[in-house]
Amino acid sequence: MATRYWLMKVEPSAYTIDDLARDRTTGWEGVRNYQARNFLRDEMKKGDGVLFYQSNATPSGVAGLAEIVREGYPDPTQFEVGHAYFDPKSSREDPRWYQVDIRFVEKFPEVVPLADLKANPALDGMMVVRRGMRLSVQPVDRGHYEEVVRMGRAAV
DNA sequence: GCCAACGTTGGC
DNA sequence: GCCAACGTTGGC
Repeated sequence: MATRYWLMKVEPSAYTIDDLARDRTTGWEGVRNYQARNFLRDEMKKGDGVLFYQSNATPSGVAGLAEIVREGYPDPTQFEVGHAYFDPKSSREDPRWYQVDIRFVEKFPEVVPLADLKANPALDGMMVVRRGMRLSVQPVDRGHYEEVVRMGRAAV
């Protein structure tokens, strides 16, 4: 199957591209939205490309690139009583929430701000530029992915 | 910190 | 199954 592309959001207070550069790989735990869960569980494949997006940041935007290294598996935090991500309605027999593992690929010299994404006509239709778009895991068209990579690598 | 947009919950 | 209330997200 052809490589696909994704955008994954995180708040820098929780995790940053620098954390990923240090850790090399990390488990993308804590997603508690069904639409995002379906992407994590069913659609994301090893080798897929990821735009690493930092939200609630200054500025918010794409900080770098990552890659899927492990496909969907049950998020263990849903079973941990007392954990912030614990879900009493989930069970090991029928897990509700899934995660993938990602690997650090590249940090951009500067974050590509959301405002720049919105201002670029080549990115018309990209999910993240849509108003009110809260989904934390989003599919990205190949052309949009390549354009964001180009912007991220461009000399400032 | 504000608040609009959105997803989820729960009463009926 | 509807939908109001509530909680969360996330840009600004």
